[in-house]
Amino acid sequence: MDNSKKDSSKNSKETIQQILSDEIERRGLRKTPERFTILEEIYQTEGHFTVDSLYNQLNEKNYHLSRATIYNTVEFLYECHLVLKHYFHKEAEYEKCFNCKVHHHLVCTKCGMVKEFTDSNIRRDVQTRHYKKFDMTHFSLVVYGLCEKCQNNHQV
Amino acid sequence: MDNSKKDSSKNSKETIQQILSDEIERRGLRKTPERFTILEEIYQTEGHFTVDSLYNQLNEKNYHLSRATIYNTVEFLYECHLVLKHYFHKEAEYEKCFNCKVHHHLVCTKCGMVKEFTDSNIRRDVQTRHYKKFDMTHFSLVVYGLCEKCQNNHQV
DNA sequence: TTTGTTGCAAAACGTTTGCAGCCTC
DNA sequence: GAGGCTGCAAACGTTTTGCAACAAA
Repeated sequence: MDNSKKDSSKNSKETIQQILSDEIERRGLRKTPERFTILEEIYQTEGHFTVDSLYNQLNEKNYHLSRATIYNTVEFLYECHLVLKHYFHKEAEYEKCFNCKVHHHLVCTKCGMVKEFTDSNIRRDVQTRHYKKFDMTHFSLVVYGLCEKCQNNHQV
Repeated sequence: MDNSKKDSSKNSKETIQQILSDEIERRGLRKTPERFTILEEIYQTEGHFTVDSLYNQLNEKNYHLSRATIYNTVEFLYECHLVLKHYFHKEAEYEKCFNCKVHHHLVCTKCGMVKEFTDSNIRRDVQTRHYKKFDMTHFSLVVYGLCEKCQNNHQV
């Protein structure tokens, strides 16, 4: 969580591929090129993405994968804890999470803007707390309110 | 938040009706019986509900309102901060929130179980924090992991 | 009387599923 | 060769929309 030497971009890429590879083996599944393509694309993407945006991104790069495969793979990566899943709006949003800083989200209830912030007190409180008979893997904190712009547009 | 004398059930009912009434007036909208019926039904409901469960509940009591009206009204009550909205799963879940204790949620990523917990340190950290150029109205903390039951069923 | 609201049905939307063919192991 | 995986299209369930009739102000 607080590695003193960070993986270089190259090593990090190999690392996440290794994690995926191991997890596929552990479950007796198959190492398809689609799974590694999707993983790589996700780790080249900054910020949030949706199944649809990922589908379009891959299409533009001439990787023509079906939506069904992207749904399956993203869900699988979520189970492997290689991506996080959020429901800020109706559509599920994801982001890479291996070797990334734990952060929280501000969501404007008027315009839908999403912004990240960090708070070490909150993180510590949530992560070091004892959850009775519950084995925490991760958490999601979303703070709702009005962004600066919407505070100044005073129509209902 | 920690009133020494709590509203009686009667007063609380009048209070929330008043809040809704005021908010409707403030926006120049109309005080329809449907809106007050839905509000009352929600405040008689403990725990989470969905548009569908609310629709069925009202139907059983012979209030035949359309789903569209329930969607509209519940969203309106959310804007008035009379209900909270969650996306634990695919479908939106709601709960009453006026005069209710702030709490957080545990969600089991295997079976979908949702359980509430409270933590005054977390609540304080989130509520007293300064959000730069952001006007917080409420927040949602969801802790994911495995519930007791799913920890003991060790198949993938 | 004006115009917001309701109920209904259809449409839209994100997501899941069934299945034939393909490819990993 | 067996069986998991993919792509396609159809199905699904939730939510939104369009519109005519209704009712609050």
